[in-house]
Amino acid sequence: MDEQPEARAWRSLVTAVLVLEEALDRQSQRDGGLPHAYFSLLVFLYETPGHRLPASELAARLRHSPSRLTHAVTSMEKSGWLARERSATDRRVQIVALTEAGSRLVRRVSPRQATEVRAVALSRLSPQQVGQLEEISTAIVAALDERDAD
Amino acid sequence: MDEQPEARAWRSLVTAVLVLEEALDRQSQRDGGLPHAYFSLLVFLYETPGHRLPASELAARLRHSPSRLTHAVTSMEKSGWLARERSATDRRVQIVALTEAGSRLVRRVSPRQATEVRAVALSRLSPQQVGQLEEISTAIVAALDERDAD
DNA sequence: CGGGAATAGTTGAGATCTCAACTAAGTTGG
DNA sequence: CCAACTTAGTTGAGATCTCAACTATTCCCG
Repeated sequence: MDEQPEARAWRSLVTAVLVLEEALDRQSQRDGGLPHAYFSLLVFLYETPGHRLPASELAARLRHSPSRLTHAVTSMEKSGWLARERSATDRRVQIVALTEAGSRLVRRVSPRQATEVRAVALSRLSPQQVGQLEEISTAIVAALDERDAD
Repeated sequence: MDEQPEARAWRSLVTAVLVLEEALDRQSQRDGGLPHAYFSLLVFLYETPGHRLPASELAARLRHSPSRLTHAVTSMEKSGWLARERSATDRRVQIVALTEAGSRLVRRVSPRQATEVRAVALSRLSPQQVGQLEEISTAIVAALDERDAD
């Protein structure tokens, strides 16, 4: 039995992950009618100069598999929020571009999105803890990324 | 926009959540042939006296919706890892019980499960940060739980 | 140059998850 | 005592995600 600090921290973290995912999805679903992962994709494009990116770069930035990205893009293309453009220089490449409707969705939803779940989730943390959280999250991602590189 | 500490912490956290979920699922899938959420359910029953619990209590403890629990139980019943028993005192209640095969799976996988992803994910954290992580995670869950209570 | 390797993305099947609608069983106030 | 309400769980449809197999294009080296 290891009820060490690590085990306790681990349990809390896994629970927090679960609860957070759920809260994010619910809010995104309610505000915009799409899952959080999809909305994040739109926001990412929105913040990109030109509102467009090659699919593979988008996938890498969002840490999505190629397949996952294809399915997501296909779905959101049907919804009219983004469009595919074939690259002129490399015909393998699909450029994923935000449409005007997609931009409108981001502008409409983002202000609430940015504040609501986040504000609640972080509401009980001191400014110090917010700083700690960033460092810890970054370290976790770095550690797991490094392992994947094997 | 606000590139405040909160926004940065939030981004890191969301990324960490994504990466963690993926790592957990991959390991669980590889070691036991089932998703992390399913494996957690088996572990939870394994740690419960009698290796059985009413479905609604299981759902509450794991923070799963009734529907999600039903689907999970149905799937794992087919795999032979757990079984349903109808309660004698309240015929609405389904008792979910770990089978011998389920116990064996937990015993076989759990030692690696407990250490591998966890060890990697936490490897870059100082003992202090591990403590901070637990406090922060707990605070986040509490904050979101309280909101849900509305 | 040419053919194999790498890269980019797609596809379809199967699994899980959510949501809403539903059945069944127990509880309770008038 | 019984109709309305609550609680427990199921069901099926639809959406997303994973995984493996596949096509198309480009790169690279002998």
